Amino acid sequence: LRSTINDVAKLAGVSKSTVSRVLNNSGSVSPQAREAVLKAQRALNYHPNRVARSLVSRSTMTIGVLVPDLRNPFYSTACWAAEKEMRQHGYSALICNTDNNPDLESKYLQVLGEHQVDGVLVLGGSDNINPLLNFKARENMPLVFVDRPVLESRLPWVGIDNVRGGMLASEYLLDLGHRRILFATSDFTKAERDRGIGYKNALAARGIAPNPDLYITIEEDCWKRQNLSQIVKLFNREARPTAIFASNDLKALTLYNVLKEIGLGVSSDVSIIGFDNIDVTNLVSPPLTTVAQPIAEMSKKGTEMLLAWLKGEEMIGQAVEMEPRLVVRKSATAVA
Amino acid sequence: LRSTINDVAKLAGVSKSTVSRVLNNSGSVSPQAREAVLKAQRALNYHPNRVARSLVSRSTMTIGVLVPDLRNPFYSTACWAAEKEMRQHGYSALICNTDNNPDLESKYLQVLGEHQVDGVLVLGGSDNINPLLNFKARENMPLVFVDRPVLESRLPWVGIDNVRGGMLASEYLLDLGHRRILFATSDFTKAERDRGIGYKNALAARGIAPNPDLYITIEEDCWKRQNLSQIVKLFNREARPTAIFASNDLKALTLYNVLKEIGLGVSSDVSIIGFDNIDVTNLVSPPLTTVAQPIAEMSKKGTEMLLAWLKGEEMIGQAVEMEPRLVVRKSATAVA
DNA sequence: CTGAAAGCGCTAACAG
DNA sequence: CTGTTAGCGCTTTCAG
Repeated sequence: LRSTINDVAKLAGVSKSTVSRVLNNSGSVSPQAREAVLKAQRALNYHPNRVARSLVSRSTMTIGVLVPDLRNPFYSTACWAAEKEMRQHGYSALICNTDNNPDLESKYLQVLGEHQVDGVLVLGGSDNINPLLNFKARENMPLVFVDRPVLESRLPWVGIDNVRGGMLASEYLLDLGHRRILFATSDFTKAERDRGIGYKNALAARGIAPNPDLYITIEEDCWKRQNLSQIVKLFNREARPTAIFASNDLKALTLYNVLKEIGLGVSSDVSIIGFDNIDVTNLVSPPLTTVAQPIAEMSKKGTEMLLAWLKGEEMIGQAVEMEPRLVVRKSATAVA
Repeated sequence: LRSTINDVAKLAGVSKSTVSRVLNNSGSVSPQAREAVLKAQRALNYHPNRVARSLVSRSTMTIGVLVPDLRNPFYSTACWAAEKEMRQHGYSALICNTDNNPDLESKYLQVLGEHQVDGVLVLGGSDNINPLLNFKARENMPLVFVDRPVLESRLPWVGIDNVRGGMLASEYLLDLGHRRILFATSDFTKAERDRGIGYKNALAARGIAPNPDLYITIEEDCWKRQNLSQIVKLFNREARPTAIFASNDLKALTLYNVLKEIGLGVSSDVSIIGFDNIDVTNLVSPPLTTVAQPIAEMSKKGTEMLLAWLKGEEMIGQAVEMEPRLVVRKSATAVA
């Protein structure tokens, strides 16, 4: 049904090599032959079969994208930026949602290998990169990481200094006079734990002793199934926290609701600061003060690095660190 | 570098046909041969090359997903559900973000064709499906639509009755005593226009004459670049609207901000109802009352239909209509 | 039960 | 400038 290069060759009265040459602008072809081929192509509405082409060229023009959760605006934005950059360079994105599940991650890696993707962009995920390292070694596969630690692997990486970001957030609250600051995290990723370190550092720098009760872990998916009784308890105590630093915006917004349920107002009663600066932070009330992570640029940069690698540039050891940036909105105010 | 079926065959001391047979569980193979092959496979860490396999089997186990904007939570949820369903059936998702751009859509279609995807799932988009129809005819490509009109094409479709959804929203506001109800839409898609029809129908049923001033169009991407002066003007008038029906949640949340800027409280001063029921509607304050569209199920169902088609089932003419459902939260209250 | 052979649609030397 | 030849890695008749 679909026409092949042979059909075009036949109709144009040339050999398929010639057809291939004009379609790929390789070698040189006489004007007449070129014209005939182009005409035949149009007549047959011929488009080359990339599968066949890939088999010989050993490049599928396809890149795998590993992402923890597409429903999370942070990651959907990352995918959006990555896909856009890939497309602009002729690559297609094979998107794989790992559900934060390491087993699935490994399975996907295998599938991506079988599909002969030209490389893999890894967005976020746990710190266990061993399966990825094995994969890279086994398949000799270019791998670039965004927002996920690469340890000693020297694999290309783009991210931010999360310790610094954590300090930025905490210092802002401290400057507003807050002293009992709750840090709410899932501690699922190194990024989050680093933010926690920044939090502790900031407090320590002001001579505030760490209080384990104020470093609490809630599940990563809390925004889907909310049962945050531990937090509620904390705010029913005598000396309740006056501010919250949430390890990401989704958690911060979830806490908006928790506070509301127990009759506490964000900003008026409790200041909140988030992390990431996802789009919706502007749409909530009060608008969320947060530490911005330029995820779209990070993802774009990561893709650029992967593309450079595919073009043959040496990328091992490359690391790009972007700047976290405090975005002041209305959710954090001076302590009463 | 990567081992091939020949390497396995050699190591196992059999022909590559036999290797192929055990790997695909086709034909019959002696237990010894099977064992030898499996052992060799493990030893070489062999994984079949799907590109080569696809070339002969004429199936890439790959499905294209056309989506208008991954950053929109409505669509990222749709992609999430689609990808999940595909993966569970061994298919991979080639995700294509069209940026609501018809030209890009056509380009993507061509790329997907060249990649020999087994089918395409179309999520949302404009009503102009001609390029898709041509593509389907040309490439004989299975195509399923989610949340996008298919006109007379009889292509498989899953969606909701948007007129009905629009009435649901409008009637709820009417029941709360509202009479000056603003409908804010981009009217970019038929879905939105249908909601507008539902709005008009509902008003008409109560004998309320349509007021063109209260049917206003704002850009689809208003949540990114907000300049909603027309809305502001409307609310500075004497008899301002007491309620807003926004054609989707993102617009509703944007209007939260607009109202706030001009000192009007959502629910207290102006009731708002949205459409879609995206995840964040729960996280804003007040939580958004909206008409839920079961996008995850819709997307899953659409994928199931596409998969059924790929298995050879007759799908032309199939249409699945799901139910829009009013989700009452706090953003709409009785008129003062 | 198994191997040899042909071929999927395309690219890439290699002669001419 | 162009056609012929030989595969890319795999599946699939078809004999045996």
